[in-house]
Amino acid sequence: MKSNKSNTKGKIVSAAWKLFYQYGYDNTTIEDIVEASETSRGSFYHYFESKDSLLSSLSYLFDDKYDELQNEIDPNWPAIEKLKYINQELFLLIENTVSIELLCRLFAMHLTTSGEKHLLNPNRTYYKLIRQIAIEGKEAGIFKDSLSVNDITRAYAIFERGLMYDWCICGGTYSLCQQGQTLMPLFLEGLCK
Amino acid sequence: MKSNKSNTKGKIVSAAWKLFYQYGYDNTTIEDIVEASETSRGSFYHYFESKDSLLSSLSYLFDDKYDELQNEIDPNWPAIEKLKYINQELFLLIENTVSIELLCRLFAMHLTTSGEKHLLNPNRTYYKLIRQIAIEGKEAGIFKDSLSVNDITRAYAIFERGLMYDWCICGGTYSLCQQGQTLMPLFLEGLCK
DNA sequence: TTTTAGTATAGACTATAGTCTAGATATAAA
DNA sequence: TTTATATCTAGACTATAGTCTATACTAAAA
Repeated sequence: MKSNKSNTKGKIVSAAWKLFYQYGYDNTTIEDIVEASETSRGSFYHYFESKDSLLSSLSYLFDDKYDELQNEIDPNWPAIEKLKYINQELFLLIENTVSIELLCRLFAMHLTTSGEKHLLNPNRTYYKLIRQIAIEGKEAGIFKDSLSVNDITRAYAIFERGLMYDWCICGGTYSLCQQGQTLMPLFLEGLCK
Repeated sequence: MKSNKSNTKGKIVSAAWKLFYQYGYDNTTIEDIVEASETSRGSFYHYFESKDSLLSSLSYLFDDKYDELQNEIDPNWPAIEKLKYINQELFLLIENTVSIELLCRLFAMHLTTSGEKHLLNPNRTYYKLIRQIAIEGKEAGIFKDSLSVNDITRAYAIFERGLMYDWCICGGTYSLCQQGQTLMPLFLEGLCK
């Protein structure tokens, strides 16, 4: 996560994430963040709308992953395989490197805030990547004719988010990867002819 | 929603919901609720863990609906038709009678609270009903053999919640019913042989 | 230079969710 | 009936997210 030690915003972000991972989100106050980053409340609220908005960087982390995947992925694979692969990679990333508490918070923020919702931004690398694959699949004629590229992209995103959401509210008591491996293929099958 | 005007808990609940619908969740303080219900902060926190926990009654409302559906539904319908019907009825209820702000709050609460999560309770009428239908379908041999009754129940619940979650974060900018009508059949198809 | 406008920093202040403790009221045991 | 216990009510108190206003810095225009 961004950590320009020189500029105030960077200092705040890195102090915040350090504290979040060390003490948890709830047990970290703005006061703590401001103190640890040697800045001030005024600076904090100059750069961030709220405590929650610090979490946005989490969704940027996801997009970094998608940038990586976009290059890495074999263009010759069939669309369905690509989608399964992308799903697995996301879930691996989440299960291995993201604090579930913070993911819960990110999702909760999207429900309660009226502010920026980066996860939904159609210009995210995520949507570009999924849409691109939807187009390929559509051209290859594998998807139901009644479904537009948009339908497919949205449906995939909804289902993937649904899986993550469920994993979160269950407190990560099962393997997200395994769940994805089981259910995603079934879902995709439903989209196909 | 419960409204025993005589007992303190009931007075609090009905005052709270009245205020939530009138002014919104955020614009209603505990102070307001306590004042309107002619009780006290102490009583409030005696009966409720937090402001959020007032929202639980919303998930009980859903179960009232399922109690109703359980009787109403034609036992001769095929399992898939039953699931589609139940889904439509839920989404109709939500779209017509539930404040989206409060639904968002309910879902957010499930993500952030460590307390009671009634939505997930396997003894909910909801799960009993879905499970019953999954059993029927399983016996009729319509579902993939690899899927257990539990798999089917869980998968259905995850997808349905995913649809609601998406509708919430999109701020209800499209018709939940229509979305369900389009996507639920595709999803169910994936579960079938 | 000096002025000015925009941006950044500081910390006191406000609003409100949630805690704490003392006392009231009901219920059961003696 | 008295005593003891558990439950309920009350409101003062605490902690903290977010606001507000004053000052300091920066960089471009005069």
